[in-house]
Amino acid sequence: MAEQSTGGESLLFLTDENLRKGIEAMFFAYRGFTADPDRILENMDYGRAHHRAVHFINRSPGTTVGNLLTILGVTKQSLNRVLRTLFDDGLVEARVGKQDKRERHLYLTDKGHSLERALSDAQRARMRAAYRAAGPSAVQGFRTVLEAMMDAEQRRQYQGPKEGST
Amino acid sequence: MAEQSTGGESLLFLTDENLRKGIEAMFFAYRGFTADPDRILENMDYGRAHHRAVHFINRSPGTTVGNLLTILGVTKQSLNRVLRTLFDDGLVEARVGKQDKRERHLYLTDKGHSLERALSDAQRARMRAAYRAAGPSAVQGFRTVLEAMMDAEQRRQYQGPKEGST
DNA sequence: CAAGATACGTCAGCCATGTTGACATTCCAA
DNA sequence: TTGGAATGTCAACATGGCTGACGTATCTTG
Repeated sequence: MAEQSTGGESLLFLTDENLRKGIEAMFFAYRGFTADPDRILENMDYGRAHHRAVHFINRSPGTTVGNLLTILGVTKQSLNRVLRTLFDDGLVEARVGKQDKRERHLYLTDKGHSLERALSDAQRARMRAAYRAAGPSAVQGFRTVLEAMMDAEQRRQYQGPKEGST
Repeated sequence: MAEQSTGGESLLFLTDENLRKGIEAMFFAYRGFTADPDRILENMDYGRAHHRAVHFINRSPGTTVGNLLTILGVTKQSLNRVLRTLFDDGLVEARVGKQDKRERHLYLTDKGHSLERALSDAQRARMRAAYRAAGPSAVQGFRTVLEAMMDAEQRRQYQGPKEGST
């Protein structure tokens, strides 16, 4: 992953000033990153928490409540509040596990898929524009730095459910 | 900025799968990004909002309340709650403007500087580790993509108080 | 089989941080 | 002198975190 080959080992990119810029870039970019889905959600009774739940259920259909808790890093009470509204509104469906009947496997309904689509279309549009403007090698660097910035556990979650998808 | 020179115009980096990975990378990385300062803050009576205020006052000493409102993108009521506790605890000082006496210019006190130091040391440490692991060209790409992901107004704020620092 | 552990749901309450709306003060500028 | 700008503040509310406590299936293990 790490492509440490500056040759002259110029570490100028590690100055406090550069780090500060990176920090602020994360702050402002994250705002942009969430702005479009937020705009969609604010008309409905949902928030960012619902977006996250829907996103990860879509990514890993049939995932359990416990898995989702691990990925999202919130308490079950907090997640439950969100899931309950998604059940009630018919966006998410919970099926009792076949092997372990204690588990609830979560799936998006058609209605859930259409919300997910709307949200991720908006978010992907911005991401795509940024990628296109920056170009492939910048995107590569972007991903590399972000991965290095995650906690180890988060990095594992990040690899996703399917592995060999290249 | 944009270094679109793939030659063969291979747009494979714009697949939905790649965009999804970028989206999740932002999500997980942002968690890591805020984790260390959050740990420091949770012992005190402060939260992320205080961190942001202190950060930007430190970056632009003497900035006004109005400036801060623009940068942070929250309501004055929300910001005021935060600023009041920072005043009361002697971390931030407000001086009445000399030219325009309606304005309050904000400065960190010594105590404020020491909190800012603690928070930004923690955050910079993670950023530095990520930068170092990723290498200079990845960092370049990281910054390029993040800048492209911001809203235009945010991008202006991001340039910071000093201009010619390249 | 009995007992403990696990997965999940839920009630109740607290906290941080965002929001609107309304109103007061001070001061600049036309 | 008057309108608007910059700021502070009170009140009320929403979202989405949190802890603690408790209940209920269900699985697992002695």
